[in-house]
Amino acid sequence: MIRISKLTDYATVLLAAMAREPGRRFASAALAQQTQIGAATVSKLLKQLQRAGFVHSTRGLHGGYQLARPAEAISAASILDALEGPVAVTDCSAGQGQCELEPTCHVGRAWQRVNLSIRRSLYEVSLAQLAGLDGGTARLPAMEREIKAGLRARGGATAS
Amino acid sequence: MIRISKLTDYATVLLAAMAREPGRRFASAALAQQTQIGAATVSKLLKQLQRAGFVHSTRGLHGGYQLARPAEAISAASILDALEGPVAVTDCSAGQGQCELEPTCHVGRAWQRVNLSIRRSLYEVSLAQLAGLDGGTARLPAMEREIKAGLRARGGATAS
DNA sequence: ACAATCAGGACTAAAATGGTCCTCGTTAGC
DNA sequence: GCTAACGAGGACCATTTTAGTCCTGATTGT
Ligand code: FES
Ligand code: FES
Repeated sequence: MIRISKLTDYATVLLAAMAREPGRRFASAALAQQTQIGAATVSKLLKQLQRAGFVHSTRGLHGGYQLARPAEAISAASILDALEGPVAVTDCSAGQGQCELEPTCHVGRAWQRVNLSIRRSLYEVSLAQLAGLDGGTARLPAMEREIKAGLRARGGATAS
Repeated sequence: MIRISKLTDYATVLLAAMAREPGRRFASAALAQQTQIGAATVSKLLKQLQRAGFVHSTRGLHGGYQLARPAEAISAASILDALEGPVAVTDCSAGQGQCELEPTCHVGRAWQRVNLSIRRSLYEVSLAQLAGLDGGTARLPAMEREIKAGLRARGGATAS
């Protein structure tokens, strides 16, 4: 239901933790303890993050990971891309030609629009924001609160 | 990877097909043929859509389904909600209290913002748009083309 | 009566997800 | 040079989700 995987969420938690003390080197185990995520899982994730270029790793004794770039320069979208592949709301919306229903189906275009819109939202969120480092807990703009209200009312599905 | 399920996609295809001839009554099998989706699957989906109140059904001989509301009054978000439950980017973002990492994890808030943003995009797309009924294939605004360019460039993951 | 058509599930196969574990290479300290 | 602390890279498994089929009713026009 339009959600990112738990693993990816964990990855952001890890990155956020590192972002809070930039420059410091974190051992995988230490991060695991700090975040309360399973050690094996943390290790696996950090390895992925290393390959994706988000963190630098140092091997050997006293090794560990540290952020490769400032937290402001890492967008949520890039994390998502690295860990789950490019965002695609529908399998057709990734590129054209995959879906054999294309002639019949006029829906694809619209989904691509939605897709881009989502991507934009994701691009606009930096790791610094995820970590709550810029301006603390930002207030929701009025526009968003409106949507939130609509969410509670739930006009769509419950109307008969 | 941030995607809606294929079933939900099919549901929109079905609804879009019905939206193109409002008032007409469609038999499940007919829609299946028209959309090239498996008949059993179509049937299952239409039943769900009926329960959710998007279509009216008529039983018996010459029965079938028809849109319960004008296509403009059905948002993509409501369809998603009905078929997959409320949109929640992370499992924590649905409501608070689920995640035991909450004290340690400062990421939740930010994801909720993203979540709302995505919801908004979804609310703004009507079934009429999905069906390509209002203004044909809308041109992408400049802003979105920019993002699209960013997508191709892929700064995030590949930077080392 | 009967055929077409929806209603509601049960069921299954396949895939994605979440998570663990093992083996190896690297490096600092002794 | 040995050893212990670390990351690299996978293989592996359990569970859940997803996608799809099928069966058994209940309705209703002809
Ligand atoms: S379902 Fe594939 S293009 Fe619409
Ligand atoms: S992972 Fe659950 S609140 Fe952040």
